[in-house]
Amino acid sequence: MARRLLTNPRKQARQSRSRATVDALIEATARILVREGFDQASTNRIAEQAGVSIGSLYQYFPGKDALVAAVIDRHREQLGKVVRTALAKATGQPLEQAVRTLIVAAIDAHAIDPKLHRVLAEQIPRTGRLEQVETFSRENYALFAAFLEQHSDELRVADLELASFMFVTTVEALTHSAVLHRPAMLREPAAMNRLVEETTRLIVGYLRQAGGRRT
Amino acid sequence: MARRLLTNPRKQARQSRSRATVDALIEATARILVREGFDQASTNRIAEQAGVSIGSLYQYFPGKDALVAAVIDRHREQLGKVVRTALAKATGQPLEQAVRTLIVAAIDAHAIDPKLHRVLAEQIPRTGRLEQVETFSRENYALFAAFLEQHSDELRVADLELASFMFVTTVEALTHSAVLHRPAMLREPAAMNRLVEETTRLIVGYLRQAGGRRT
DNA sequence: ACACAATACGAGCGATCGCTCATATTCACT
DNA sequence: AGTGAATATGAGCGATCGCTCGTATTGTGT
Repeated sequence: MARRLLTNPRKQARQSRSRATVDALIEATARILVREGFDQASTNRIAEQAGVSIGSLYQYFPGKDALVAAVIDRHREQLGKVVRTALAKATGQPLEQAVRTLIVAAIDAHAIDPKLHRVLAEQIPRTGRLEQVETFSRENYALFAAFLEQHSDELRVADLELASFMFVTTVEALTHSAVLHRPAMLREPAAMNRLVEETTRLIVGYLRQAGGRRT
Repeated sequence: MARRLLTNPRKQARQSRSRATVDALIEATARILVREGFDQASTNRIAEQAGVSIGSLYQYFPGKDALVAAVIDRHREQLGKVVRTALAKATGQPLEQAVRTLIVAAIDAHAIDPKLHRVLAEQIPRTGRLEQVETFSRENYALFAAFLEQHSDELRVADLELASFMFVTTVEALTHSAVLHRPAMLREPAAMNRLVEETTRLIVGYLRQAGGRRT
């Protein structure tokens, strides 16, 4: 018996009253995820926390996964905005500065709501929302590949797709890890600056010589 | 009411008969985690899959978390062995070759049981075993810092601890991501080799100029 | 052969889960 | 003011959960 994996809203909220209900449910889900973890987030618990009856919850969401998916979407929209803004800013900047811009943006994005980000990063794979997140990643790769292409004369990169993979994966991991496991690093401006500079050097050094090694 | 988080065995298995029971339970847990995911892994389900009564399960494990923790330990021991072997081999090798050795080892380690690794990577934070995993990481940092120190004359690294963080985090992320999200890449020797070479260049390039930029 | 320890068993408890549905309330529109 | 649609309610169902405990079986030491 396959588990139900519906993540789409059950019906649309038309009146402002019901939109408030939906918002309260999503907000409650996020709060419980952060404060008590995925396991404690039962539908009954979420409804209670939202000050909404369990019946109303099921009017708009087919189940727990849909609630979590909604939280993910909301969070990802914020991340996407930061990334897109940074990419716009980076366009036209010289390579090194552009890379630095993107790295700072990555840190900012992770710092939006670190606790929620952590829980989501851990739980996303279990919500059936995984494919969409990977789609999100693919889009990121495409965007970054386009960005790299602007500087292709400086790079002469052999495999642009691979370079994008290296770029995105590395920056994501470093910022993610720093934000989640080294919070002290980001509170101290000097340490944070060192992280940014080291990461920039790592990436720029790689990009500058990438593909340029033909015996 | 705080959730129980005991992860230590309840009592020691003394006879070979009971050791077999314990092994069967751990093995069954791993299998269910891989095949059906964390949620489906109830204690009843695990006991059934192991061909052991639920009562026996609770003779040796205080709960589901302890089973998962045991699986984690077993898996981590295998990873640790690969890493230590690689570090021994890398010691004495010239820098670039040593880095390559470590990167290949990282890929090998992730390839031991990718599906299990994936599930564990997703579920570890929720078992109360998190601290131990982070301890494991710290140990890794220390080992790699020691490794880097051997080549310190080549690197003149300013902050060895930071360099280790960059090293470990980057290599882990790239190999992890490649194994889990780009399995095709590793099945084709040419693509895999390119990944290894690119990553090696990324790291060596970073290390060689690390800290060497004093205006 | 006997006794006791170690191990294995599984019915079934109380709690909680996801979720439904019959009913009550509020809103939009005339 | 009246009416139908939209929204909100929560008791409670069947299923499953983690887990206990009284009992049966097997192993060890003498």
